[in-house]
Amino acid sequence: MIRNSEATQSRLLMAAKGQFAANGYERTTVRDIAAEAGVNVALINRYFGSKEELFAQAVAIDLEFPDLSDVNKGEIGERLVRHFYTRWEGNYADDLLRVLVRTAATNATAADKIMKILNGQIVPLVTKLTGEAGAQHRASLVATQILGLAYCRYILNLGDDYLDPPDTVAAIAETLQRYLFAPAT
Amino acid sequence: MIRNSEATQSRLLMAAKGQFAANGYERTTVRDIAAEAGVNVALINRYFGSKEELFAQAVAIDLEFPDLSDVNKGEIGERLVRHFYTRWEGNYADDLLRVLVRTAATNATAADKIMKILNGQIVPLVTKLTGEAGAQHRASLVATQILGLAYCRYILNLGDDYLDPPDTVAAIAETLQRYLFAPAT
DNA sequence: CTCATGTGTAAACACGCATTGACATAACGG
DNA sequence: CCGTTATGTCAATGCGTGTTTACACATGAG
Repeated sequence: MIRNSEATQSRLLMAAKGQFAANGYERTTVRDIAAEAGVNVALINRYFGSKEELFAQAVAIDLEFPDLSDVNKGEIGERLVRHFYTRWEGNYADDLLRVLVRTAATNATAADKIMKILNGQIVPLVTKLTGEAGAQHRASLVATQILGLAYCRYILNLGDDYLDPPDTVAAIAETLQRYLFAPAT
Repeated sequence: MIRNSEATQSRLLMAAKGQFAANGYERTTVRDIAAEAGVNVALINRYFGSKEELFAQAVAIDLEFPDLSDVNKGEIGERLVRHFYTRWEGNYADDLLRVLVRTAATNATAADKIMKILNGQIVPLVTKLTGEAGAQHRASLVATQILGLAYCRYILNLGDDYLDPPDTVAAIAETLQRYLFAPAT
C-alpha cells in the first residue's frame, strides 16, 4: 500500500466535490466520499476534522472568473455566458459552480460563498464597467440569469434539446449585455 | 383536545410545505413538521404513510399559472414576472414554487415536478403564443430567467437592495418578452 | 350507559450516520 | 537493522432519524 497523505487528501477533496455536486450536502455520506476516493473513512476526520470542514474546503477554492478588463464592451455578455457554458460542456463533475448551485439550497456555507462571489467579483466587475451607480442592481440581474441557467443545466438537467447551445449563448449574452449596459430607467 | 382528522392533516400539509420550503427535504425532520403543526409525530405516518409521501402531497397541488390568453402580446413578459414577483411579496412561506426551487436541488420528485410544469404549462403557453417551432427552446430560456430569479430570492435571499422591485420587474419583463417573441436567429 | 371506532399519545425500535480510539503497518532516519 | 513517526485500518460508540407498536382518550350510534 502506497502511503502519501497529500495525494489522499487531494483524492478526498476531488471525490467530495464530485459527490456534493451530484447529491448535495446531506445526501452524500462520508462513506461514499471515502469509497470514491478509495481510502478509509476515518481519514476524512483525520485530515479534515469533520464532514462540514471537508465541505468548506471543497468550496473554498476561488471561482476562476474570467478577466474581462481588455474585452470590447459589446462582447462582454457573450464572453460571460461562454465562460460558464464551456465549463459544463467539458462536464467537470467537480466544477465549483456546480457544487455551489446544488448545495446552496440546503447549506448556508455554500449560499454565503455564492454571495461572496456576487459581492466580491461580479459587483466590482460591473462597477468597473459602468460605474458605481446601480452596479449592485445590475450585478444582481446578471446573477439571476446566470444562476438560472446553471440551475436548469445542473439541477433540472436540461439538455441541448431544451437549451440549444448556440442559440442559448446568443440569447443570454444579449440579456447580460442589456443588464450590464442598458441605460437606467 | 379537539379531534378532527381533516384539520390535522391540513395543518400537517401546511407545516410540511413551510418546513420544506425553508430547509429542504433532508434537513426538515418529521418531528419538526409535527411540532409546527402542533400534533404528534406518529400522525404523519398514520395519515400520509411516510415522509416521502407527505412531501409528494405537499408538491402535488398545481401551480396556479396565470391565464394569459387574452393579454396583449406586448405585456405578457411583464404579466409573467409580476405574477411570480407578487407571490413572494406576500411572503407565502408555503408557496409551492418556493418549495420546489429549494427541494429540487436534492430531491428527484421535486425536480420532476418542475419539469412537468415546464413541459405541461410553459411550453404549451409558448406554443400557443408563437407556434410550434422553437417553442421548447423559448420556454426553456424563460425558465432559466424565472428560476434564476426565484433562486436569488428564495435561496440567496437577495432583498430589495439587490433586486429593486420596479427596476427588476421591468428588466426581466423585457428579457422574457425577447425570449418569447424575438425572431429566431 | 356502553361499546366500537376514530383519533391522539408515548415509548421503543431499527437503522444509518459521523465520529472516535485502539491498533496495525508502511516509511525512513539513525 | 531498529525504533520513531506518519499513515492507514478496524471496530465500536453515540446520536438523530423515520417508523412502528401498544396504549389512552374522545366521539357518537345503539
